[in-house]
Amino acid sequence: MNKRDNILKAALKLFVEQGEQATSMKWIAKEAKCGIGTMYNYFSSKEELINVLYLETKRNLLTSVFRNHDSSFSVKKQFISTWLGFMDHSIANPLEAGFLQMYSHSPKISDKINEEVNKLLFPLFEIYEKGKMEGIIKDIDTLQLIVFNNGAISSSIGLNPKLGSQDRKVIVQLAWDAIKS
Amino acid sequence: MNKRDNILKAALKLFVEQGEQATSMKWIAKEAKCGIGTMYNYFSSKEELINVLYLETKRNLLTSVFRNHDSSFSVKKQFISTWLGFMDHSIANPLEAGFLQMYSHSPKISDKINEEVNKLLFPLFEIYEKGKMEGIIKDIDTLQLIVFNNGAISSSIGLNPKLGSQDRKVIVQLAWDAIKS
Amino acid sequence: MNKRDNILKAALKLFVEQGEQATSMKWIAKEAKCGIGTMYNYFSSKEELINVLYLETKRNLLTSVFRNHDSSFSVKKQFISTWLGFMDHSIANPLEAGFLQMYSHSPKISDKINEEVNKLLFPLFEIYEKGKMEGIIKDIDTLQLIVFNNGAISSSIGLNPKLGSQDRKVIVQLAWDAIKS
Amino acid sequence: MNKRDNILKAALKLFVEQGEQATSMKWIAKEAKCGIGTMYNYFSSKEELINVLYLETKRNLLTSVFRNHDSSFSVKKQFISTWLGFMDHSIANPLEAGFLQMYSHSPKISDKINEEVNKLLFPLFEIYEKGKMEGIIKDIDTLQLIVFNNGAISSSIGLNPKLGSQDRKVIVQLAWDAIKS
DNA sequence: GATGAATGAGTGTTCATTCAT
DNA sequence: TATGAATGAACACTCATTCAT
Repeated sequence: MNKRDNILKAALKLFVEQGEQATSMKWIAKEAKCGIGTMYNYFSSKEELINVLYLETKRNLLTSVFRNHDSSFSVKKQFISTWLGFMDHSIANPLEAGFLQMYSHSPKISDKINEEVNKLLFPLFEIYEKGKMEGIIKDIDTLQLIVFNNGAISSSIGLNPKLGSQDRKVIVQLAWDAIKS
Repeated sequence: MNKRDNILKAALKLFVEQGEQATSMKWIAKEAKCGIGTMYNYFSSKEELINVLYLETKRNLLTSVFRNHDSSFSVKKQFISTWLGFMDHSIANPLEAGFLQMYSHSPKISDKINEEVNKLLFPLFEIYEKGKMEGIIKDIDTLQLIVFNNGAISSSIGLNPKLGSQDRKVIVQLAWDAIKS
Repeated sequence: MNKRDNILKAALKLFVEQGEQATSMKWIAKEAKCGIGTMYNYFSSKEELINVLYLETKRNLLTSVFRNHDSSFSVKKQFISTWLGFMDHSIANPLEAGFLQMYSHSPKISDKINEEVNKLLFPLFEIYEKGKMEGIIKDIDTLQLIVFNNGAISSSIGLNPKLGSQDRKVIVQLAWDAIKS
Repeated sequence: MNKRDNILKAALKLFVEQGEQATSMKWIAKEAKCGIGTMYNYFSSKEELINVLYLETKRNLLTSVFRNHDSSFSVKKQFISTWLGFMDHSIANPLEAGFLQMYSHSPKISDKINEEVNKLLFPLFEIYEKGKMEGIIKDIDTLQLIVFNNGAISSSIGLNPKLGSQDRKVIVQLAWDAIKS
């Protein structure tokens, strides 16, 4: 099995379980069943490991969320489908979701990585913009709306990481009700 | 001025400005203008210092928010007034708000402290419960609604820590629209 | 007993016995009978420890050498007395002498420290300059003469760290014969 | 070109430029354009690499110095010719000279290697011994005289690694004046 | 022979905590 | 009560060496 992936998986698990600060490189190596030095063949520092893990995890999430994205659907349908996909992926991959929440505002994530991540959000912006143009979404700054929805939904998952399918729909409905005109 | 308060104030400032892990006890002592040993007369460890700071900061916030709480007002009025008060206090005290957000899900906050904090939220629960009984708030688990609203509003403040008075009203309105029947 | 001096003494001993590179801070602490952290209360890094040790050792040597310096004596007398004093001190303090030789051209010694050290050599320069003016010392760049003499004498001590009083006089005579007109 | 020589050349260059301890085996391999493992086919450890490099560099120097050695010449002529040759080679090959000076008293050079090196000095001993028998060199232990001269001359080169032809003659003259009867 | 990924002992340094004053 | 020098476990990271290919 791929050593690099082993390391990322081990780091993800330990960071979420105990916090990054409390997780030493030695411990990650042990969990990944490799030597300490091996980790430094793949990541030049702990900080880089965190950044790479963040970028790959986020990319993984968003790729999954937008896999079936079809901009020809109605705005509401796209909204529901996207956020449901977000919840589905987050709940199916609780470690990834927990890690992303922990680091979404961390100073440890470099500007460069944050830029990369923001690019991946483009399809989401399009949905909101289109909805605003059609007059079915409130005319408020798009980034603010997205942050509002994301904060609400992520917190809800954080509260109950095993939300059932019905609960997820209810929460996405709350999110929609908040921003619809 | 009170030495204990000096220490808490110094810790709050430094934790938010540079992160807790980057802030040594030595540095806090210097900022608080006292000896290192003195801090240990008031707090048995760095962890306790963090926990006490968290509890007192949260209590301070909620006391302020519920200062003018009057359960005879209409549910919507109470809702608006409470969350506006929450935003006002958070924006007027950015260090406190930043610290609370940083530690709201931290494994460093003990269960005991988290319980204490939850007790302080009782008046907020009452508002939602009353709203649900009156049929003007969706019939969804109260804690889930609160977490949904809190996540949304806190994220919004995090995005823009200098939201103007008008923006705050808009965001509280979003929150209300999300949960109203 | 003074802790700072203990540390310097321990470092001197171990550096000379095994080389600085092979001497870990842990080992120095053990030899100095203090904790590792204690060393960092007195010296901000291993490099600073080396530099301070170098400066203090060199100052100690030169202070001793020039203790009875009297510029009213004849140039030859001053020359002999100075270099004999140099040999006496070096042989009486072999660790110091060995350390100074090891680090006299090391890149680890900062320019600032080397400047300080050079200032201390002023009386020696004066002797050579006066000799050249009197025509009893060859008219060659003074620094070159000093380096020539110092290299010769230091190497001689290095070869035989227990040179007797008679041998020392012989070697200083060699040094004088080399540079006299 | 010979791989073994490549490695020795790379090591020499890097050791002198940045110090041996700052030069990793990985870096030497890169400079020598070979794999790390390859180096271990030729040298069993870093220490052996250093020792071999020291011996070969010294042998190279002394072979060059004694190339035109002719014991039928007068003692003084031999002395001058030998030490001038020493200076010429050192100045023409500053990396080699720098390396030899760095390691001439290093604990990293094994006794065995030092013995080998000393054997190579035999022709030099002969010159001094002959001079003493002829009464034109002071009657002092030969090794001491050689060490005295070598220390003086090596230090002089260290001070000014680009000494011109005239300066070299002057310095060798100093060396001769020191030891002549 | 040639390679370089893998290894982990060892490094310099930090910092929460203690305790003698 | 107030202090800060002393402590050493723990950290991120390096690098000489090995060995499977």
